[in-house]
Amino acid sequence: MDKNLKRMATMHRMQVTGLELFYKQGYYNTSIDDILKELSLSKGAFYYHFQSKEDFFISIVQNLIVQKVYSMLIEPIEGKEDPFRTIDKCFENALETAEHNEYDYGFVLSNFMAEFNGRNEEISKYLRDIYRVWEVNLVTILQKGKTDGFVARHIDSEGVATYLISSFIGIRMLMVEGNSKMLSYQFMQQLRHYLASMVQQELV
Amino acid sequence: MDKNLKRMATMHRMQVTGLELFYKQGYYNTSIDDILKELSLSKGAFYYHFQSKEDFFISIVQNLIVQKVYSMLIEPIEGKEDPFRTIDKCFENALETAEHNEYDYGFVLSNFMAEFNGRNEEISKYLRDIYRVWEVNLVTILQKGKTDGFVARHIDSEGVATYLISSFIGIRMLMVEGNSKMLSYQFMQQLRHYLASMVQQELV
DNA sequence: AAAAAAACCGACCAAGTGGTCGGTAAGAAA
DNA sequence: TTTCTTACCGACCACTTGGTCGGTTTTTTT
Repeated sequence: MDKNLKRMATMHRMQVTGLELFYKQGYYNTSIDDILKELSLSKGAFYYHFQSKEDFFISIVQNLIVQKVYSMLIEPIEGKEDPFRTIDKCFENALETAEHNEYDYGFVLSNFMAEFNGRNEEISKYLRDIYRVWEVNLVTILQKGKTDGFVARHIDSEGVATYLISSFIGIRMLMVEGNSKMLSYQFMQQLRHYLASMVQQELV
Repeated sequence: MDKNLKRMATMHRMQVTGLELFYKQGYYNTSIDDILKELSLSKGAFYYHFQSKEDFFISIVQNLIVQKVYSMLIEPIEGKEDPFRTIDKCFENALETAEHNEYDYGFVLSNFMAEFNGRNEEISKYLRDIYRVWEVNLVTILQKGKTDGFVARHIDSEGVATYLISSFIGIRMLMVEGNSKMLSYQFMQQLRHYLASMVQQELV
């Protein structure tokens, strides 16, 4: 933690409100004034703390978005025993949280990835890094699952991780369109079906 | 086809260029002037043909995007025999096309869904409609596949359709980040694995 | 309490934004 | 050829955008 308390407090408030609005309205569709109005702060305050809108957003990615993804999707999986049970629980929990969020606009990471893909390489890079950590994390637990006898040895951990991430990104996108309860239920059923097809069969 | 040839030609040119830029840069990040500059046309021409930017975009959805999704994802599946083979081929073809597209910015439908979700209900509605047709289409072929003995009877067609769409949306998003060849290969392997687990077993 | 540094204010700027409107080419109808 | 309609032009408008800067308040240091 930095010592500079007031500074950090104001910056943090701006970042929190910034993420809220960027998430809700999109980056390009949200102006700095929108954020400042919400906080009753001035342009001067903003540009005292941040160099530009882009710099501001990157700080949000590194401070808030990273943390969100970690606590929701990465930490719940790290170092656990049974990969499939763990992934099942983690995804279920993530979907349930989204489902009960009245103001759900989708998966933070993929929303911004969609908005910046091919348009802002700098920001894309930071977002991509987060997704990579997630992927590595999944691959790790799957590999460990093989040696621990949970996961069939012939499966391709990287491929499974890719498929899991893909399906998660997609379902979160669909859920925003409404009917999220039904969708997440259907999704979890199929996910279980998919995972079940990869458990290590008992040696007879 | 409308008779008004010149009218239709100009409108069409605007729509094509519009979709190109909206797809590449995003809707909110693309100005009407951007499009007009590309075509050496004036504001007057634009507002002679379209009422507003939103009206313009909706016409693009209804004319171009619908058609793109249909020809790539819906028609190749309609009325075919073996559902899993058909879906496999269709997805593989779609991914391959994307993979070889140097200027790939992701899945048109889901990109715009992400951009407008919760921000423009009008436009979201039209996009949602397309996705619904796709879903119904998948469910239909799966159900037919049951009676034809291709698909295990116990599976939930709606659930499978949702899962397929989710994973497709997700993988297309990931592919933009690069390494698309490897990603689409991994994806297809897992898709096949998933589909294979649902084939109707031979009655002994 | 005085001085210095940190935090914040808000008027201002140039460069856009979506959209309007009176006018003008060009092709079809008379 | 004249008339009329369709298609298009581009200056203009009100408003918003990201960003600057000289100045003021608040906090910390001395």
